Amino acid sequence: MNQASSLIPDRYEPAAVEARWYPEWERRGYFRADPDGPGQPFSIVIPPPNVTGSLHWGHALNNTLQDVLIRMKRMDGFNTLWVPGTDHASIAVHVILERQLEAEGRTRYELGREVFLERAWKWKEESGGTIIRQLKRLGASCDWSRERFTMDPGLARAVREAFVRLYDEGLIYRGDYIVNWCPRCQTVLSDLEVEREERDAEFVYIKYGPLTLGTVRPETKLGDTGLAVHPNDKRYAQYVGQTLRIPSVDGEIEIRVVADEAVDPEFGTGVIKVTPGHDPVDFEIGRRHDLPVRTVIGFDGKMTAEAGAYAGLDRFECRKRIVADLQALGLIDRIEPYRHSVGLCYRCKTVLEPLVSKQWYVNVKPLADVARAAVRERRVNIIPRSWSKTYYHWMDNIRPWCISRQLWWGHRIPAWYCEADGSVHVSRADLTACPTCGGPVRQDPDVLDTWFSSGLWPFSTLGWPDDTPELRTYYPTSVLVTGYDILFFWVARMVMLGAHLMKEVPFRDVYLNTLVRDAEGQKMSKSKGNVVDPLGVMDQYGTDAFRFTLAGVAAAGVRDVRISEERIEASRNFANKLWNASRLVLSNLDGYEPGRKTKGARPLPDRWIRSRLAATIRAVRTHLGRYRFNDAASAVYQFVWHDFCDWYLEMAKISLYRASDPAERGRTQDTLVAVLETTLRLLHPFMPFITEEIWQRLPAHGDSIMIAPYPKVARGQADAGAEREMALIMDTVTAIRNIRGEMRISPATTLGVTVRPAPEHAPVLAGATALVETLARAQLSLDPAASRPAGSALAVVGGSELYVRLEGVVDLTAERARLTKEIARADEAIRFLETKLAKPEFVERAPAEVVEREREKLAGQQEVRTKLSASLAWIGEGAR
RNA sequence: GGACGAUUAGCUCAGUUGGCAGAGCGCUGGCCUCACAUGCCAGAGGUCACUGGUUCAAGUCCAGUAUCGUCCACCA
Repeated sequence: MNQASSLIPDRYEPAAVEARWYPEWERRGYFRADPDGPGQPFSIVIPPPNVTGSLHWGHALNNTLQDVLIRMKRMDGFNTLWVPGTDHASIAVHVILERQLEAEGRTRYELGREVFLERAWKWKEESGGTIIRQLKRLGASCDWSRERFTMDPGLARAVREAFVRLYDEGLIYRGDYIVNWCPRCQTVLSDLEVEREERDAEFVYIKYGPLTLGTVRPETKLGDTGLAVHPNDKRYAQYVGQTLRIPSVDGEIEIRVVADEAVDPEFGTGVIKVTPGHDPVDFEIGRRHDLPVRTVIGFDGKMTAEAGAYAGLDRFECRKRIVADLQALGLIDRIEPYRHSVGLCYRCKTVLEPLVSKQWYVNVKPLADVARAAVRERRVNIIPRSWSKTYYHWMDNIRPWCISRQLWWGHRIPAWYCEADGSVHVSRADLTACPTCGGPVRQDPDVLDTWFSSGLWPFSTLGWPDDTPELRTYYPTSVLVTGYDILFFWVARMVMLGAHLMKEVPFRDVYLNTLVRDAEGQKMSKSKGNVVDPLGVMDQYGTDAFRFTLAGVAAAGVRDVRISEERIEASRNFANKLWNASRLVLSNLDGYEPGRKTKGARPLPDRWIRSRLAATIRAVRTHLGRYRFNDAASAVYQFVWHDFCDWYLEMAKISLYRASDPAERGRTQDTLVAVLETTLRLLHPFMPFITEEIWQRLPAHGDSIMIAPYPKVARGQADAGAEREMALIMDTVTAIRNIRGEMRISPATTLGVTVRPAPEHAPVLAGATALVETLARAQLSLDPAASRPAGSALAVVGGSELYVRLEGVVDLTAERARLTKEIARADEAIRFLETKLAKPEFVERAPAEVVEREREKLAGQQEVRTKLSASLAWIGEGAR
């Protein structure tokens, strides 16, 4: 073995390499953006991970894709910026901290707001730190000098600015409506934060005097302030407008019957009870018919004083009691099993209670119209496009956005209430006294929905509301890469707020990446316990292998992907393959002088591999431009493994080890270095660490591959002639190897092969005898007039025939079997092609080149068939 | 109730404008050939879920069916 290769380990060891390069890149300032720097801007803001622990595979995928794009663009000469940061995740952090407190036997109320917030900040520091470390470990080339957190002072200012502006424009208002209340979290939730789940329930038919109606929530009976039927329902027309006096669990009650379109006469009995205090539909009906709101369930999920004898009971306990009591009073008609969906808190899964309360809202309808148009007019491109329909549907059916939360961790609502005159003041600056009467003021205790601040992220991180160089250079950002699960939560809000407050959309492209599932197709989540720590995977297989795997599964248009360990192993092997190919190159560079002009025409293999490289570069660029990360990754993979390693390196060895002419060796070294160096640059965005490590070991490298140019195809590099000629050589080699394999001939045996070349093949084969001989382990003799020697196997490559001498090597039984199989295969192809070409419509209507191609194929197959069957007959005789 | 997605090799999945069905893993046979056994060479393996339609030509376009999945939705 060569000295150089013995110095480099034969297995790629990622740990040391990764630990060395990341800090070095950071130290040299490669990640840092300069708004005044040269090049077209290309910017990305990170979807800020929640500070709720550590990163999972979805984050790893999402950030790998962003890093691939940003590294590629940086190398390509763009003025790149990737803004990193984290999200305070108001309610999610509450849930975590409250669970911790619960374990200590305490509640947040016992702790008090101030102490709770201290804990929250401490949690944020820990979790945020973990996340940042993980991102760095992943190789993410973010500009850390611009790291942001959604509760940074600057972003807090942006939040206030946005709130005040929207309030002044009348788009933010306060009002009493029915809301989704989580009795555990003790806060309101927006409609989007309600998760639905099918549950089995009882559909209880209760007698209301002369009427009977079904309900799944008998406990809300206590809050009934009306009954409703459909206006066209003749069955009940006589009762509409009447006030009925009917027996109930709390004695005789009076209840008014109204007619409302919301009632479906086909469902149940066609009569519903109206409980405006505890049902969104009933709330609306109540408003239309002026029915009073009676709140019988409180914020704690227990029955209120209004519930009379039932006060203090848990709502579900109350349900059972009411049913029992109705039963006793003979007021239950019947009970049927029923399956329906209930609303759950998206964070803690508690069954929500619809309640009436005073909250802050954004009237998003006007913003939605603008946001809709932005996509419709392609100012924002959603990729894959099919998601735009979902986006439109949501925008079209949008309802007011409830933005207040009865939580402590988050942006406090910038509204102050005067205790003296009751006035409300929304302000950019903190208020200490009432601007109208000078009396004492009290700030609204609530905080904003987390998504309000993340909705401002693309411009708040760039300095808004100030007019900064960053905003001017990098806004709108180039692309947003995120999961489709937060299309409404986040993407839609950013488009609405960006278009409204900045008068310009926040990003040009939205690439919605797939969601990552485990090998069983389960969504990875902590509650399922199937979360595999990405750090462990990176430890085991290396970051580059992990990233390459992630990029490899990111196909456009795919919703979910499963990732298995085998896949990462394959990528690890790929990294190792590249490492060893480089070892081969590096250990054969003695006498090589970088930059020296090589003399003489480039040999075929060199022209071929450069042409293949050109095609690969073109493919990678095209695929990345369309966010087809998997296709880009696979193009490089195929090139490196199969073109470069399997074929080119094997051919290069011939001139490296046995060149008769030193210039020939120099030419090969030149191509080896050039192709490897370019390949490393091409691959760098996917596998940043290993490519840098190898690149640094190559002669005449620059400072860092990170800032080297991204490969472009040189003029004249694509060489169709070389590709065609090499295809012939490769087919010839494969044909001989095929016979060796089928005949079970040892690779150690050199085969004697006589070639009878087709006239057009003759010069190519004559010029590549040494190649074929080495690669196929054969001794070749070319003879245009050759006839089949006795005891030989036949292979047909295009119009050329190969006779492989088997005499004394094996008997011909295997050859007969092989030929029979080949003939059958040819027959099938011939039958298919003949049928096709026999159809006049095909010959007339199909493009000429398609028809011509099929004709040639048929002729070729027929020729092969003739030769094969002649050969079979010949063997039959020979064997006799 | 709507909308969207999936169904292709044993497994996991690509397949762009309709024009020669692919990859990785696994499997079979042979190889420790001086970069790599995390490897090399060769091979087997397909009714592209089903039914119908459009077309010279359909995995690809259209209609429908089945199964699985996701999202949205105020039928209590």
